[in-house]
Amino acid sequence: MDEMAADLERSRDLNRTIVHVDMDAFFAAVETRDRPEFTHRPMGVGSLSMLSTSNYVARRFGVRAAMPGFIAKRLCPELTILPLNFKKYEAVSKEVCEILAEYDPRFVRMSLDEAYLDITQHLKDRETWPKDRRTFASGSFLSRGCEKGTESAHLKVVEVKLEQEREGEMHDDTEPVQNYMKQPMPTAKGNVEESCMESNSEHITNEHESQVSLNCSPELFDDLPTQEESSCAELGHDSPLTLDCFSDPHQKAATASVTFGLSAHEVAKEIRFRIEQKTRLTASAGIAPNMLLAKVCSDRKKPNGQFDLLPNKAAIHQFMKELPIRKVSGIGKVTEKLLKALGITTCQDLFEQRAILAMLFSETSTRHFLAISLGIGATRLERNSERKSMSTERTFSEIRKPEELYSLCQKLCHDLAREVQEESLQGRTITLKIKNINFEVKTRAVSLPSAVSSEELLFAAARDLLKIEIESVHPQPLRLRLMGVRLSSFVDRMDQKKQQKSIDVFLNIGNKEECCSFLQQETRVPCPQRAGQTPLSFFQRVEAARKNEAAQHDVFTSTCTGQVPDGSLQSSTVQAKNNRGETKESGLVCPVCFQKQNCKGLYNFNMHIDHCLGLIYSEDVHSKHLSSPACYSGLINSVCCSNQSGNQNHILPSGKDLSTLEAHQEEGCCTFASQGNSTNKEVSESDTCCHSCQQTVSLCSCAGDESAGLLPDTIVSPESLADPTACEVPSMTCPVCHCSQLWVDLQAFNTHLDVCLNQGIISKLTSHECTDMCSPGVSGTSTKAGEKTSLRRNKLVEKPPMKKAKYSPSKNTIDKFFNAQV
DNA sequence: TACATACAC
DNA sequence: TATGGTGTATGTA
Repeated sequence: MDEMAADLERSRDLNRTIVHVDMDAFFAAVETRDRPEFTHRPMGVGSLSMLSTSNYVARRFGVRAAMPGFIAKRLCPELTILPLNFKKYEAVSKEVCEILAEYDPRFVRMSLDEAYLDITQHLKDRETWPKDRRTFASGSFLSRGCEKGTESAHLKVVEVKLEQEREGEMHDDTEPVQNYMKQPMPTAKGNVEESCMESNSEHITNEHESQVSLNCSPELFDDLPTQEESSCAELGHDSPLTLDCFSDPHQKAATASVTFGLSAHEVAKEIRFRIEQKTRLTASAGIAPNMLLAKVCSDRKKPNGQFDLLPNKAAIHQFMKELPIRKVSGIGKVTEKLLKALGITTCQDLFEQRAILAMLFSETSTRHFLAISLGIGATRLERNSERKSMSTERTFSEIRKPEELYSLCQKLCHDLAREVQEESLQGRTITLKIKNINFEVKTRAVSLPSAVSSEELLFAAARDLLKIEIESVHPQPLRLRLMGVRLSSFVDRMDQKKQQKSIDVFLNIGNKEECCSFLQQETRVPCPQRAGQTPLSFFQRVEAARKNEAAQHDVFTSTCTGQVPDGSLQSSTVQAKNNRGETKESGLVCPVCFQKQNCKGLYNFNMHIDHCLGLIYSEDVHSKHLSSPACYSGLINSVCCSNQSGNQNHILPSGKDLSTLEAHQEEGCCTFASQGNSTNKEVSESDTCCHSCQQTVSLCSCAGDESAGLLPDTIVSPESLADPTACEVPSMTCPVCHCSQLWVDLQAFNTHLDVCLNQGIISKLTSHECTDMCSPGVSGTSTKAGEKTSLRRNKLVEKPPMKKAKYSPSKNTIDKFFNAQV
């Protein structure tokens, strides 16, 4: 760890000056600006379901961002909740960005209300600037004058009233009163100048506050004002207003202007001043040699303040010494709690406990923690890299009817497809996210052989994933309160070009083929119904056709469970065929040439497809795109992607395998597809076991994909497999306390485990119990509101599955830890 | 690659 | 009555 620390130290760069600008209570401030009646009244922005933010009055009642509005109302019955108006916030944000760009054209906007700037170059340039270039008219709005000056008797009355109302009701750990007073208070222009004049004493207060901060960390401030800046300093470090109106009260503010100095501190003040002049909103700023520190600093004097940290090691170490780890961006409540259990609450603790960190966390996390403890962060502002995923999700009141769930899923795919296509994106991985009525969140994903963007193909994949989930709880309904669809694994533009090129090659090679003429025709003349949409790629067409066939023959999916509604995917394929004047009333249609085939059996049909592909496709492309196990494993529950002997890359599963399955199912087994794959690993890779009859049925390897099938909520023990009606586990041993009980169902077992584990993750680490907890081979968890964990249900194991704690280290790590202790 | 978790805003 | 939506990073198997 010391070597790592030394390594980090060597990488420390103190030569950059980073500013983090953060608008104060942004949404609420914008609303207050436009509706001054909320200046002194508790107000939140959002809905009864969720608040995005609240003003500082409401915060004194404990009303916070990310709090359900109805709970906020209980805390503060007088709270007014205003709806979000993103257009307005965007517009204001744009105004702010225009200012920021003048100081760093490559500034990074992190969200609507915060941004990082690297002003290193600006500071150099600024040295040669004439004074007038650093001088700005104050206009008619002077926030500091305003905000302090409008601290009227009325406001004080309101505040006292609020204070009295809250007294004794709750612990108020929010900003002190004077901070509440510092909230932006834009008001009508009429009283501005007057307020300004009245605000002199407040500036003295500001000066005092500023001096206090200097006294707190004197070594952190070496950019004390130059002689030129001294007039400004007289009014305090937090106040940039060297206004004529102060030197000559009779002039008032109409002609006021302010000149800023050369230092980073002055630049930040200037930025904040200009933001305020332009938007009538206040911002806070942090100045430091890296992004991590700048972010922490901007929070230190919030609202409407700034804090700068000297770019030297001693100052940074001093600064980090008392800094609570929770203040660092990236350390959330979970990490805070976990580290607290190790006795780590400050960044200094983090450094002192570095040896333990190395044992308990991955190298990535350890290095991250160590860097934090040293105050080392990124110094190069990277522009937002390319988007990696796009998603849409909705929360709703409970939905349990499958048809409604599918309908919603399609709607989400529709919305997502539209957004994806607007950005000309195509992705290969589709993730379904669901949250049940108990707030348990699950994600289920599948990667396709080629990138997609159409609603039809998104839905085809998402629908299959949803179907698995619905079937996993059957006959109980799947009761959801949230559903989302995400597309990721985007192919980059170069790859898209390559893909397009390969299709061109394909079209050229296949000109003589009827199928290719169709594809060409489709490429040149888009279907009117899809005008404006991205035409289907070749792979999309193949996929669409395959799905069509799958739906038609129903050999891939369950033969005994609920029906999957027809997707529009199918209709699009039909549409394509209709363009050719064909119908799909009978027979199998080749997904490559789209000709109806009268092959006997799937094997022969596959042979045709191989032949078709061989004609038009080079070996490497064929292999690359069609042999991936992911081709079908996730898309269709327990479906083969290639036979085990495996050299052929059939579009459809091996005829032999399917024949076996079909024959098996026709013989009376109806449960294969819905349940069989959950135990596939217990037979051979290429076989599966029918739950109903216990016969072994030959399958290909990916039938054993554990992600493909799920168990119902009730645990099914291996012993009970012989009796498909048996759904209870006779006895299981808790991996934590080793007690053995009759568990009624998985939920009861999980509840026990949670209780066991909640006695303290860390305490477990001091016991050899931990090695039991964390034994290898245990898989992930589901979540309940980010806290509770439960056993994974998608894998049947012979022994009771063992619970793994969040962040629990591997067995090797634990062994290392204990060895070190010894 | 699949999935869960943590985190930010 | 009622507890969001979007995106990224990371750990684990």
